[in-house]
Amino acid sequence: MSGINKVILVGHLGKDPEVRHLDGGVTVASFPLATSETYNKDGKRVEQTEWHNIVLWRGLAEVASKYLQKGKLVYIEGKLRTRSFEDKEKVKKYVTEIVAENFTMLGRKSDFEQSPTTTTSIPQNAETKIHDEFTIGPSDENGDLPF
Amino acid sequence: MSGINKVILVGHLGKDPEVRHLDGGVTVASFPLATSETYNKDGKRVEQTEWHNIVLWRGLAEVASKYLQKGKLVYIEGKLRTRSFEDKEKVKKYVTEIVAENFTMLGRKSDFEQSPTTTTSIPQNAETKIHDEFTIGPSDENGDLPF
Amino acid sequence: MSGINKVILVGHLGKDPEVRHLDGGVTVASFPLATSETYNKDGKRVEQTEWHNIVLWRGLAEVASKYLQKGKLVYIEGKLRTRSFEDKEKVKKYVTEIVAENFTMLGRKSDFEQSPTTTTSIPQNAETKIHDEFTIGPSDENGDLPF
Amino acid sequence: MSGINKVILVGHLGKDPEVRHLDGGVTVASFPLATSETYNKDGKRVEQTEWHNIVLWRGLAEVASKYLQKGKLVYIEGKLRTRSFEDKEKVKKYVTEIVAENFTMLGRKSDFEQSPTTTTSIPQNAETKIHDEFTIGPSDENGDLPF
DNA sequence: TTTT
DNA sequence: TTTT
Repeated sequence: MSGINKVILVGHLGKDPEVRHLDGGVTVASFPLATSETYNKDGKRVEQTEWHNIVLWRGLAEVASKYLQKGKLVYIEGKLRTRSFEDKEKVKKYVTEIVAENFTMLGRKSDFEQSPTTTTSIPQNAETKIHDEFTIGPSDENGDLPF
Repeated sequence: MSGINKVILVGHLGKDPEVRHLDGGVTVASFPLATSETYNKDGKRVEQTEWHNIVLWRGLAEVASKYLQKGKLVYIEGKLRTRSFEDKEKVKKYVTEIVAENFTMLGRKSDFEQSPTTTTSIPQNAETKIHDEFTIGPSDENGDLPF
Repeated sequence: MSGINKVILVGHLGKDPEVRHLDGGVTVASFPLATSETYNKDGKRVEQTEWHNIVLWRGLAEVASKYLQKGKLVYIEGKLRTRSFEDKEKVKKYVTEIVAENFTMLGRKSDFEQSPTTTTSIPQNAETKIHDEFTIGPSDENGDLPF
Repeated sequence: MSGINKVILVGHLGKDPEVRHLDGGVTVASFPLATSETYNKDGKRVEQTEWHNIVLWRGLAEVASKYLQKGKLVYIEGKLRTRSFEDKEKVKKYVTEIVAENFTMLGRKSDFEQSPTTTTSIPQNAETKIHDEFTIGPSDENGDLPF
């Protein structure tokens, strides 16, 4: 029957979100997210960082592009999706991405406030939990995103 | 600082677990897991299946190899890990796997009972939730926490 | 700033969902859900069952009342909410409930099929993952539900 | 058969952890945790806070008492447990608690550093993810904790 | 009050 | 390559 495919991440953005507008007018945003874990190896502190490819669609992509920047701490909930694509040498490759279903900004409020010189309007109390209210279907997710 | 990297899956095994014993005596098991989602596309029922590479270490690998078989429904909790390897043509490739941290068998009890002709001893009331009680990691997390 | 409040359960319904229609026409359903855990105590198998109060609103309540029955295995995702109410003796009491945000039916398909004698129409391929598409606000959740 | 009972929270401590040492030498810590959600109601920003009773056992309790303080932002993973107790008037009451299974400190590193006047030694790079490595059995959880 |  |  059916199943569950859920990912929960808390980490920092490695870059600003990259936004693309597909032909049908659909917005897609993506960015790398780092989750770090520290452990002891032979008495020394070692940090291991895992990088995740985050993809957001439509409204979620738009909010992300407005509020998330490189370095910010964010909680992301989504699902795993592995897709194939061809690289420049026409070699078939696979990427596993996390398709975000909602996210919440963590950390200091000041981390999400605009700098005083910016002109884009950001509400004082920005909505920090955003749900993707659109049904994500495969026609939108066919994902020939050259990530 | 730190982060969260958590995956929650409920799905069916695509194959029996494949077990390997590494040089140091460490056991590793792996299997593909399918999570399916159904949705409506133009009034038709469409099923989309996502395949996940599950990896289990040590005690968890041993329990998995005993109790899990192709077709079984299982709840798996773990973390994402992307690693690189070289294929036969020495081309560098990447795979994203789910390193299991615990699992619980779901479905009918009969689904997990041994066939009457099998001789391997399986306790009548097999523990169905298994935690990896062994420190996972290459002697890394051995946890002499000088916290 | 903001936070995360998430509950993930897989368990069996202890009773059929109880459905109520509030004054504004809003539908609410609720049922108890059991999650069991088995462990060894002094060499004996012990089962410990935890009971959860599940509450569903609007569309989610309606779907639940159609497809879920006592004994069924279900995956539920939601959030914790503790609310106070007065019992018959006017004593203030507290209950903690799980407000469902989506659910997925698990187990055999036959477990969710209608009996042949029933006349209520249930689509052959019922959608098994349902998202609550309505924004749940406090005006609807003020919860004077005498649970 | 078995089930899943999992809670994931990100929130701020409402008080410093309260630590108790039970007769058998077992350590228990507890504290309230707030998770806030903001939403729009009639065009106004409304914040709704939910309070959770967090309980930690043994090693996890000890680490929590060392590193967590009122106001800190923390990720907590655990399970729900409802237990009954008698209040001073001998009235039977119920509380639902989250029994933590591991936690991770979030927020700025400086938030977890000791104040310069404190003498307790805390390593610069404190382990932030702690697993409860002890098997939690009911004899230890019988929970006559007058929370 | 569920399930195995 | 699973399941319904």
